[in-house]
Amino acid sequence: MSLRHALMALLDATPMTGYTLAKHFDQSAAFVWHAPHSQIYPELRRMEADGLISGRDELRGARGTKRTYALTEAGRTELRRWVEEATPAPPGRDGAYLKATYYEFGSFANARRQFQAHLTYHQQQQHRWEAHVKELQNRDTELMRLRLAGWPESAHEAIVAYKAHVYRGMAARARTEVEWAKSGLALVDRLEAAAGEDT
Amino acid sequence: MSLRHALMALLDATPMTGYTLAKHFDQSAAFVWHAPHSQIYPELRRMEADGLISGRDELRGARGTKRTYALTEAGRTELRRWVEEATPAPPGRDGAYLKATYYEFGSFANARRQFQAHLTYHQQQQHRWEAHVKELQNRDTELMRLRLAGWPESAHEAIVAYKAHVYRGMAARARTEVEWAKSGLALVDRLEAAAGEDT
DNA sequence: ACAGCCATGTAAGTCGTTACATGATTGC
DNA sequence: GCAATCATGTAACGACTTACATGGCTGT
Repeated sequence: MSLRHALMALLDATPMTGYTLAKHFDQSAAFVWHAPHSQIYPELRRMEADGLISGRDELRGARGTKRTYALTEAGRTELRRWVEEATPAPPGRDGAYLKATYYEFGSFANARRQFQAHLTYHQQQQHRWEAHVKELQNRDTELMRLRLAGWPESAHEAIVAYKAHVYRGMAARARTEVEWAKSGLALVDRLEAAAGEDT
Repeated sequence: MSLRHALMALLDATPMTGYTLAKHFDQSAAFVWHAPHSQIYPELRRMEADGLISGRDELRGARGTKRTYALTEAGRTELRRWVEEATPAPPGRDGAYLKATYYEFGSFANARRQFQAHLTYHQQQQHRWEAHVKELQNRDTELMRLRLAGWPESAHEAIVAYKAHVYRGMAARARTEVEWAKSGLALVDRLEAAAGEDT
């Protein structure tokens, strides 16, 4: 049940609507967790029922309203408990690697295409995460500014450092995937050359 | 729906029972996909209904029976189709990284404990994958021997090479996590030293 | 006899995806 | 007026987890 904690962690920075929360891990670049709004709205209602957050209806223009949620003390306590808790390792499940295991079922051209797509995707991700690390270090995002405002000056360095470290990790992961795809392409070249010799 | 394809890929090596299939990605070391038997048995029945595999009841001792499944021609065709298909990138969802983003909610000791657990786990994984790469390259697993038996000599190199490449990738990933955890520990040291200076 | 492995199942519940649906606000 | 964005929801389905359950076989 990490969706709750991801939501609470965002709400710790500042109160927000479900829509805004959804943007943070849906369309937006900067999050290690993803969830669609169809999962978020019901979860927010359950969290409010559990007392972890509290919602307030606010006006939007003339007729419209929106519900803004804020983290409660119980929510803050739960966040602290969760951070101290052991983190279970997720079971391995990777479609790209699973498929790569069996590239012999397809052509060399296919293996090349797949590795190339993997390469392109993760190269893009790498740049995205690297850019985000810089933004964080410059305290250059709205969310970071709001978050820091709630803490004493002396805590700021650690708050920034942990987040930067996570996204540096994401970039390192992406780099590893890029390298894997590159040596995959080299492998296909070697295999195809070897297959050609017998002909 | 990758579970199907993982099962079919294993059954391409040799016919097997649900129990044996479950061992391959449950308890056993060597698989990039995981599934419990409670998911496997119903899926096998559905796959048989769809004509991708065919099951045969066999005797076990006096009273017992077991059902052995074999890949059908339709299954082989579907495997080829799947390998050629584009591979969607999974949405990011990582509990360890999510939590690390918010280590400021806990103590330095906790951050250290978390990073240390991450380090230990992935170091172990790394060795596991590296050992598996060697086994594969020596064609030293039962499954690999069975798999190769179904293909002409000329195809053997590629079959081994793709699998070794995948598990080298798994090892590289684990190495990346180990490095991340190590620099995380160094980060905690620096942050704690900096916090100590103000006291 | 007993332990450990082989073998197969069900059922409840949670989590996540995809699609369908609606309406207000803001800026051009 | 229209498009883009803000805002919130439902519903069906599929994937996965966890727990409960049963019984035969093999070796000591």
